[in-house]
Amino acid sequence: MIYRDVCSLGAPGSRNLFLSIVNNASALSQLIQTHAQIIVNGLQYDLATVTKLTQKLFDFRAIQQARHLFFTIPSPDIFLFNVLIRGFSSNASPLSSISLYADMRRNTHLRPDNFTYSFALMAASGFPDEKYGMLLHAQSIVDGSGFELFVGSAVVDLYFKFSLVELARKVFDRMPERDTVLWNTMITGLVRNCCYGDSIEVFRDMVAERVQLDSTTVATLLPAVAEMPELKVGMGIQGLGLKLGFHYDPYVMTGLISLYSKCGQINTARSLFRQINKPDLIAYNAMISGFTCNRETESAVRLFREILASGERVGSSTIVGLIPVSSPYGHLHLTCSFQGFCIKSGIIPNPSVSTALMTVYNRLNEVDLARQLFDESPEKTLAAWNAMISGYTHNGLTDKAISLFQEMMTEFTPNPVTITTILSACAQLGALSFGKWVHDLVKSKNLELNIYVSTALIDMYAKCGNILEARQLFDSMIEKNTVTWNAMISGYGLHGYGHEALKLFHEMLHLGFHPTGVTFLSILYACSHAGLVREGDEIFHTMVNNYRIEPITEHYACMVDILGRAGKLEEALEFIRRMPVEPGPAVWGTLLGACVIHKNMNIADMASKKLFEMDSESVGYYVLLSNMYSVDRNFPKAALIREVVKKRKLAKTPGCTLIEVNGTPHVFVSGDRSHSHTTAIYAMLEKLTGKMRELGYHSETVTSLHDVEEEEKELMVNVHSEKLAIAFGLIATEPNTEIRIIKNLRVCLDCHTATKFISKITERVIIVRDANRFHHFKDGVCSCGDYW
DNA sequence: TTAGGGTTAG
Repeated sequence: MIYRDVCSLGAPGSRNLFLSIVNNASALSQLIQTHAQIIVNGLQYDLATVTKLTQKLFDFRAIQQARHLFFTIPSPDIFLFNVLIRGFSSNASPLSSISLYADMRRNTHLRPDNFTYSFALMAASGFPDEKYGMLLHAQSIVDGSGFELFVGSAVVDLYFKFSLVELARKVFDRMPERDTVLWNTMITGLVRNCCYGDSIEVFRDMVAERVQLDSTTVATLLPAVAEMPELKVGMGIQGLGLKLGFHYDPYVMTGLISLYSKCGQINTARSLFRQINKPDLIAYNAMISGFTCNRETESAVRLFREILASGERVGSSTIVGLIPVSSPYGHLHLTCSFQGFCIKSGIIPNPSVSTALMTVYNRLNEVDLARQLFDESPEKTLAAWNAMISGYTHNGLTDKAISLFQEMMTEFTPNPVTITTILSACAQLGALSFGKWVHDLVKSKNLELNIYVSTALIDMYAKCGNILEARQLFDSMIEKNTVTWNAMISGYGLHGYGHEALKLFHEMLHLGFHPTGVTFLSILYACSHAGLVREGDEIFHTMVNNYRIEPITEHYACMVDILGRAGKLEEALEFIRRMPVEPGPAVWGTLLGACVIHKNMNIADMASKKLFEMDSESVGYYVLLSNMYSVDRNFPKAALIREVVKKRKLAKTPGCTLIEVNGTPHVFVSGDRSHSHTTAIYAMLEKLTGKMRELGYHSETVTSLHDVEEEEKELMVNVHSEKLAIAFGLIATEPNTEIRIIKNLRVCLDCHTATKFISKITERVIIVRDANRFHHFKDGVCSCGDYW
């Protein structure tokens, strides 16, 4: 009785006192002391005091103390429950949070309110799947709070966290009332799920409905805008931000710096950075990364030194944003010194940093250095594996890329980046079975099929010979970008389907896609392989005059190829003379190739002279020339060229051909006798040669040439690898099926002629991918029109 | 609000 009196008398005054002490507590120890005094003053069951105390305990991450305190309260109210549910959830204990919520529903008569639901929903997003979240959403609707602003926002946020974009949108659309936070949640969710276009549309709706914008709205949208090609949108948002006075918000400023940097407007970014009074580390990071991606090496390094000099500790983000400045050739020393800095300052075990360094090493063709870093990384993230696999792929080490991929599969499920990279390796290698296996993997595991993956699939199918499958995939894609179109156009070019390529090119322009230098290269290449001289010429002029794209060496070489192949050698020469830049080995080499086809010794002489002057490393040109002189019976000159090759220590790439039978690859080299079916293969070849001769085939070998060195003669007498592969294909596959082979060099004249005969005799379609393009042999005719 | 791994040509 006396006790109760003390409580009721003293409570109001001392409660306010304690509330204010708890509120202002700056250390956990102080809080615990105050708790003791609360007990002494008999306020230990006072819900208002206890609730505040619990909340504060969570602020200090004293989760166990908070839990204990809660269990001393005989009948907690909904406020106290809410504080606990939120406290657990924001301290990475979503399970405690949800079980407390469940406990409350089961064992008390308390009614969850808006707060309960929004906190519990926040906790539910920490679970591995959306099960609990959906349950809570359903309960909140039954309870009648599902359409309240706070609850609705939490539900929308939850669905976005599980990438259930459509569900989130449905909830958003059905909300009777929407405030700034709800709109922001919607926009943020869309941006986080990479639906950039949609996020901007929602933003436009928000403006149209005259909803109050805040700096979060603007800051959230900026990264979305950075992903969009049209900067205009960004300008609009910045304008809006300025008008509303948000440009002083550090989030907005940093976002703008990043945006302008990504759009190549580095000077605007720089001036925004200068306007910041005291930039924080994050603003510095954004600016450094901006300089880096705009190749302003010196500015980036200078700013980095500025941070170091100021005594600020640089973070991994800083260095990750800086590392790519060292990727241009000749900057290897810079990469190494960054690595040294990271080791010294203890940043290096950070996986992002290692991955960034690996990427640069790979770009500089220093695959071994990258691999060393990879092997030494204590924590190998999926990104690190991807970086290494992509490094191998870009450096042509496709077999290593594939075996590393297989090793990775034992630890990780591949993501879209992995799939894209490995498909690129398959395309390079011509590994159709493996490529199909990867495609099946995507389908069976329901892996995300984004624009990169789809484009890589198109490229893989096209390069592995299945152009129809490539086109089907292309047609089924809802969202395409320029790269997608480029891949399909170049696929057609590779197969010699010039008209299809042109049709696609015009369709692409009609739909409003902006062609790039690569687009023009692909279409010119397609024209050259289909003998479309007039079309090629027109396109080249369109590129220069209408699209103002400055041609690079490859464009010029393509034009020389178009003219040269068509026998317009004088015109090709004239074109070279009029080139505004110095023609390189690629241009002269292309002209030489055309001379060989059309047997023009004069121009060939001239082109080869130029090639020799340039000291080209490409042995192919020399082989071309030597063969041409041999055919022309100019043996001294042929010998001279072989001498040069020897002197310059240029190694010929040995030719080899791959054929897949039932998913197993078989590789043949010239004169190969190592295959288990050798006897049958040679017997088949002999039988075929007999039939071919009856039909008028005579080999174009150089066996009769007396001025050829013994070693080389043997190589010439030997059966080329593609013939062996075809013979094996005929033995090992069912009649009437297609035979697909891949050769690493250009197919020679003799093999080309022979394959035409074989396709007629055996009534088989034979598809040959050589170093340049595809040849579809059918009924004695080749799709290249003997023009390759 | 900043940062790491991906597709097309040659």
